[in-house]
Amino acid sequence: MPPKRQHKADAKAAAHPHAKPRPLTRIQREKQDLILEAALDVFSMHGFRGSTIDQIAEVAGMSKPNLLYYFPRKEEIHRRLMSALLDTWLAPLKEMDATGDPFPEIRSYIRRKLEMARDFPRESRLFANEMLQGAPRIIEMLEVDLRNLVDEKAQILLGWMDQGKLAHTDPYHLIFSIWATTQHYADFDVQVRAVLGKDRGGEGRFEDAARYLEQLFLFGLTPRSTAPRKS
Amino acid sequence: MPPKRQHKADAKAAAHPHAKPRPLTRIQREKQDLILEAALDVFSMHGFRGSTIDQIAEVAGMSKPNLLYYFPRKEEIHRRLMSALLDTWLAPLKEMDATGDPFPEIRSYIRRKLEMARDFPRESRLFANEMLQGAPRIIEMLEVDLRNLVDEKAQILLGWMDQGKLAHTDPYHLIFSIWATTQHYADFDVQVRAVLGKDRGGEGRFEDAARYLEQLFLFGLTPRSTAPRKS
DNA sequence: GTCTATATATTGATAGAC
DNA sequence: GTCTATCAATATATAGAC
Repeated sequence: MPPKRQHKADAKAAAHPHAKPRPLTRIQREKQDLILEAALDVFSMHGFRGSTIDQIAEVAGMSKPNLLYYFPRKEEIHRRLMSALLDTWLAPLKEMDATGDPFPEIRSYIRRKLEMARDFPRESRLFANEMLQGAPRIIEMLEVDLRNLVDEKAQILLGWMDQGKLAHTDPYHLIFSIWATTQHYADFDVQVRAVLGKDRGGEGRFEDAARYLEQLFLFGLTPRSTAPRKS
Repeated sequence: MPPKRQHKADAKAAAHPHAKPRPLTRIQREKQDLILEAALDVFSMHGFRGSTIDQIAEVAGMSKPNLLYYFPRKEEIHRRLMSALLDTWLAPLKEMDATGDPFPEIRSYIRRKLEMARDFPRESRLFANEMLQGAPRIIEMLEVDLRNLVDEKAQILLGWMDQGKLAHTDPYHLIFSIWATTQHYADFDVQVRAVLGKDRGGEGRFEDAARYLEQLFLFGLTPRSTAPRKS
């Protein structure tokens, strides 16, 4: 078994483990953003292993060595995208406020998530891709940060249920169902468009989805003493 | 630009475009199944481009040339998996019966989908992977077969709504929300487990999900004359 | 900072011995 | 049918000229 070749960047980091990164110039930041933008395009469609630096460089409109001048390794580009993503991803749920009333809070949470699916579909797909692969690069953040956040919000939901303001149900699966239904419009966009066709599949589909989901969750989660009908 | 090398299989097909494939022996079928099984493992996690023949061969417990003896090309393995998948995928929806009552029908549709997420998570992820990539290999089937099927079932739902048996709402987005919430437990399994933790994330999570979804859709879709509460 | 050229590893696929 | 050896293409990454 031949020894793995050591990368230049690795050697550098090993020599100066605490070297301070000097601040970037405007040009550098712009180029990096250009690359990250292109990488988001490619990674979100093909996943990490399915994407090539060549593709990213082409989308970014530069040569491969030039791209590697700004990001020494493919992994580094992906890492940067992922860490930026997680913050944005948790933000909408963080806003759910215990002092508010459940239906306005849940309603606007759904709206925010649906807007993210509409305005940042690539980010959604990047996240989905990572999930499908078993989340190797973010599993720890899921088990700590995400879990703690969801635990906290589940407590809020339980509180509303105890106050009789919300139907008694499983708060974790409630949150899952909001994630699933909203992200679906980004992750399965091709399928949604194919089913709705050209006429009904335009931008109006997000409005239709918002109306439908609002109704589903409003009626579905309204507290009641007796079941409205036997199945 | 050097000319693309022609594959042996291509040349063979070109020479005998209508050659009948002779029936497979038992051994051949077993080996092929072994390979397809392994390929499902790999493709469902990493997508087509992110998967290698080496990986598949290793999971199948055979050498790469040996694998290529049964499937001359990587693409062929994937194609076989996808065409088998689509039938299985449409089956649960096909069962929804216009002569039944809406809630038993919808309820058992949800159950079937949830069972598929539990029992065939790799198939679900294979499908999700294809969606994320823009469904290049199945887009036509989505636009024809899937669309027609959903149109047909949407008509059934609309019929139930007109009879006052089901809340008036968008039948297409209703179907999307069932797909999304059930497949979520296969496609985002890592996340579900991470959030629920070891104690609540066992096999019981599918039972919990079934209970929650049943309640959500039952209450959410029950017809009513006035909205139960202003948001 | 950007380019051409190139080193090195991996991958899809084939040849040919057994 | 299975294996070792190997080819050709592609991919990550580096060297060095400008």
